[in-house]
Amino acid sequence: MATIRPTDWAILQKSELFRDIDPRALDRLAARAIVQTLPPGTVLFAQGERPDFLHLALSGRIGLIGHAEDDQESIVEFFATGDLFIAPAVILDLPYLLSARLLEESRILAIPAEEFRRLMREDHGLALAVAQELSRHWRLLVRQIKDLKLRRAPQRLGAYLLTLSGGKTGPIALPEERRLIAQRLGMTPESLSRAFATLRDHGLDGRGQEVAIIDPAQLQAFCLYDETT
Amino acid sequence: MATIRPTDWAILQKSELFRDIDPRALDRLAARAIVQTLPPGTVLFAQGERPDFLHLALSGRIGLIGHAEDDQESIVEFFATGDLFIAPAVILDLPYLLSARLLEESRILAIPAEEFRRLMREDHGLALAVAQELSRHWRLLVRQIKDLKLRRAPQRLGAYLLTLSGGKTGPIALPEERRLIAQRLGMTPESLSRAFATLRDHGLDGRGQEVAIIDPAQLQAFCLYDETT
DNA sequence: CGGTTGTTTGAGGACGTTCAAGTACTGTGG
DNA sequence: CCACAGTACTTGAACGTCCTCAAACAACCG
Repeated sequence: MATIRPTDWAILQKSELFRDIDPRALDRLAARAIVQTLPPGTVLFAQGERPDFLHLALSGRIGLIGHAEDDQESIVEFFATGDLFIAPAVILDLPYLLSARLLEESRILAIPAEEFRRLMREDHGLALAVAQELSRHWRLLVRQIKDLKLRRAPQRLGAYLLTLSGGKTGPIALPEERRLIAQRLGMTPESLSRAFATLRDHGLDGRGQEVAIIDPAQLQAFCLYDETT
Repeated sequence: MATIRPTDWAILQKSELFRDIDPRALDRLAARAIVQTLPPGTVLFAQGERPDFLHLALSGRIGLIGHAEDDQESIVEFFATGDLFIAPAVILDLPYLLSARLLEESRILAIPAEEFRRLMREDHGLALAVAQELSRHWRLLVRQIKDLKLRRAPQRLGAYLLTLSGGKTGPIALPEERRLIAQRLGMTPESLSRAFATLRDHGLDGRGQEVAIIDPAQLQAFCLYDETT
């Protein structure tokens, strides 16, 4: 448990979510919030639990993980600095459909769930911002579903790299270990490796940590990639 | 183009979205909205287009369809009476990621996009309701992603039928043609047919239009199904 | 009654997984 | 600085799942 630092405030005020909120409301919220720096591997909450807090990443990287009963698991999305995660469970006061695990040491803001719901009811700006934030997340998820249903493994990887790079030529810093990227893309690490190999014939270069897009147009053509795909 | 009928009003006032809205705001909104009864096959909007209207189903059934560039397509979700669809594109004023096509004759309410955005900014109750509606949709999508990544075809079908039935024993009315259900579940009609055949050994009965759950517990065990899975 | 459309069944093949081995990278202690 | 362990990544072979293609069957509708 710790207090909010000036650098934390900067992130909050800059975040999409709290930018238009009434400053006094933000003050009150901050007074009840908890900030913690937590080690990698920490599970913020687990699938099936009731939400006690709304979490927001002030730094670090977090993985949202879905579990099956046979202890298989899969990463649904990565989140990083400034991201708010799994607001829906908190808003609806329903059990989490996903678990959240820190992928590296992260600074986490935790807002009591009931407090957040009350603030949403009282502050119109916050309710609006939440609707917009959820809209963005909705689009992320829809993209992923289309990806899973309409693309094969190498094309999924290519599309993922193209969105990471913003369409530019040049080296790409992979945000995570390949093992985790494979899970996010819905394939095994072995398949990911083979997918990289396949893409070497289609405008991508590199193996290991160093990856670079040589020919974005060729890669886009191969992946059937466009803005709304 | 037509006016809103009393039966339409009943649906609107009962819907999650407009239940808590200021009545005068709803009046103004209704004054600018268009209601149309449209034949099956009608495309309300296509992937990539800019949203001009927010659509709400007053009756009928609608499929949300994702397209790949090689004219493959896949159904992401079905919607029916009372559902609001693809609010995120309207809220963010960004191109649609999906197309909407009527699966049967449907009565559609269309609210001008700019009007809806303005109303959200002015009416706190509406903004709140939208956040909650988006939260519910978010959970639908997350469930589907977990389904696609963690379950094989027969288990996906079983889980789908279990949610349709609410866990009860007895006959189930399939909401759509099998071809469409197959697309929603991310498989071919042939695979769907084989998945039904597989489930006949695991607590499900029937072929063709008549399907019934014989032994929910057995089916749940086979599908690794639970509330948060 | 034939035509059309939707569903089932079969055979073969592509894609991706699993299992197993080999290679490259990273950090630690000698 | 190097040897070494531990981990990540790659590669290969065998297998399983699901798709494709093709045909048979069923249901619906004129």
